[in-house]
Amino acid sequence: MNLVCAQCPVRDSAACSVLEEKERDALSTVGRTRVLKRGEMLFAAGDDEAACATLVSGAMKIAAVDRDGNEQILSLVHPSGFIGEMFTPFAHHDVVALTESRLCVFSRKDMERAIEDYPALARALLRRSQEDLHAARSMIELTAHGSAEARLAALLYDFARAASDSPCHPAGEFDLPLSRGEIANMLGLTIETVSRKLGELEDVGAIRRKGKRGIEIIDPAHLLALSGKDEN
Amino acid sequence: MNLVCAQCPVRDSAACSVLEEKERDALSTVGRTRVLKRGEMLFAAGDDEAACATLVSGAMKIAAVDRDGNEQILSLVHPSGFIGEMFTPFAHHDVVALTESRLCVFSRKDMERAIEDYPALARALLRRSQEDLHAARSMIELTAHGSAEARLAALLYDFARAASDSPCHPAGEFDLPLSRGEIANMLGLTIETVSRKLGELEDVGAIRRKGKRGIEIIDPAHLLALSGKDEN
DNA sequence: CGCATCTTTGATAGGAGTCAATATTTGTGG
DNA sequence: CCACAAATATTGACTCCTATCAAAGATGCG
Repeated sequence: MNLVCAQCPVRDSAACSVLEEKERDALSTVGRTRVLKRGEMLFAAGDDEAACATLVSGAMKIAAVDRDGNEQILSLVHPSGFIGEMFTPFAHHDVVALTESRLCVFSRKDMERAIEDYPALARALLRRSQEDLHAARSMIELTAHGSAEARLAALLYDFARAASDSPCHPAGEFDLPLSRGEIANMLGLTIETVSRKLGELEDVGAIRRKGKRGIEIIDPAHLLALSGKDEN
Repeated sequence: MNLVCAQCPVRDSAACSVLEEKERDALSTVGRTRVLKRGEMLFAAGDDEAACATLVSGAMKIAAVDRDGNEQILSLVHPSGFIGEMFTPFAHHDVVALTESRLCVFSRKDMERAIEDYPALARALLRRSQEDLHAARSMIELTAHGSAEARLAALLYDFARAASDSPCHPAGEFDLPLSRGEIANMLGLTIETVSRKLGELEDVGAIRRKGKRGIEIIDPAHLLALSGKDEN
């Protein structure tokens, strides 16, 4: 087996995990790994040579840039996530590393060929795309109705789950992958409101702040209740 | 060729348009057409026998229901749009007809088989899914930052374009497919705010209201400017 | 150690929500 | 075809949440 793939941490969870070993080797020869430092851009809105990629480790954000130059975070990408618009002539969004990130990058052309050669890959990407769609709609649901407190509680709960090993139970403690400004941006709030509401969540005993980025979940049920969500 | 398909208005634009004639005929034998009246539900959140469908004519809404029973419209579906979560055990959202709608419905099992048998279909659905994802993210961008006025202007502009024959120019006049309550719900506003802002858009000379549902676009550029968007 | 960046905290104001009343449209049955 | 009831939409007064403006504390990096 290809060396890179052999020790890939997402080899069993990424889209390419549905391929036969031979197929994956073939695909890996046209892909290349790339490492981005925090803040570095994989590609920008408007790029016409934007590629596709699977995130191997780290975290990325997908953000739109409006005509005033303000960015709006649309989605976070976690390891094994797939990035890339395969059917548009150019990228609509910026894709930026939140932490040092390792990616497996493919040109759009190679990716197009791959999904024709390997139908299972197309189906895997379809599944992933529908999951992303569901996540985006959950975000809509959250931001449409929902106070600042509810949005923040939901985001914290999501992060806690993402940080946990067990799939459904939230981690007891984790580091925020985003700055206050990024959190505010993602939730459609201001930095000040995020800061205040974090303080209130701490006062109420739902969380405890550990330094600037550290969060300890004291009362997950309370957090979930505040978020206004049932489960997912 | 199959009779139903032969006179299908979306036969050249729906996902199944990528199939060979023979393949499409085969698929059409396992699908069935269904007609829903305004307000009727295709399936509901939680249904485990939820199916997949292509919208042939009419308009549908996809809506989440929170634990208080309030609905949140997440997306509208227009003719040739595809509906259905193929990889989840049960439906997450309600799917309801906004106007009398005709659909081509497939059981999930048949659909799963179809995307295995016809790789081109899987690719077509992938493309559609990515388009839906992009639409959902545009919605996020709109609702996150953006005043009530901007959201409403953007929605009206979108509707005007959807109502137009030519792909890019907005229609000069059209009927709103949604009630005030549905518009409010979709934009994360209240009925009263929608009503007021519609009045202001009229005062400003951007639109003219014709009865409850009719809208005439007086000044498309102004509307676009208020929406805070560049183009799409 | 000092500067730059990020975060917290405070005071104020504005936009949208809420509550309430009125007007309009729609649909149904007489 | 009209009349009445129910649903939908508009308008007004008031309140509350969050944005904005401003300043002071942390935190981190060179």
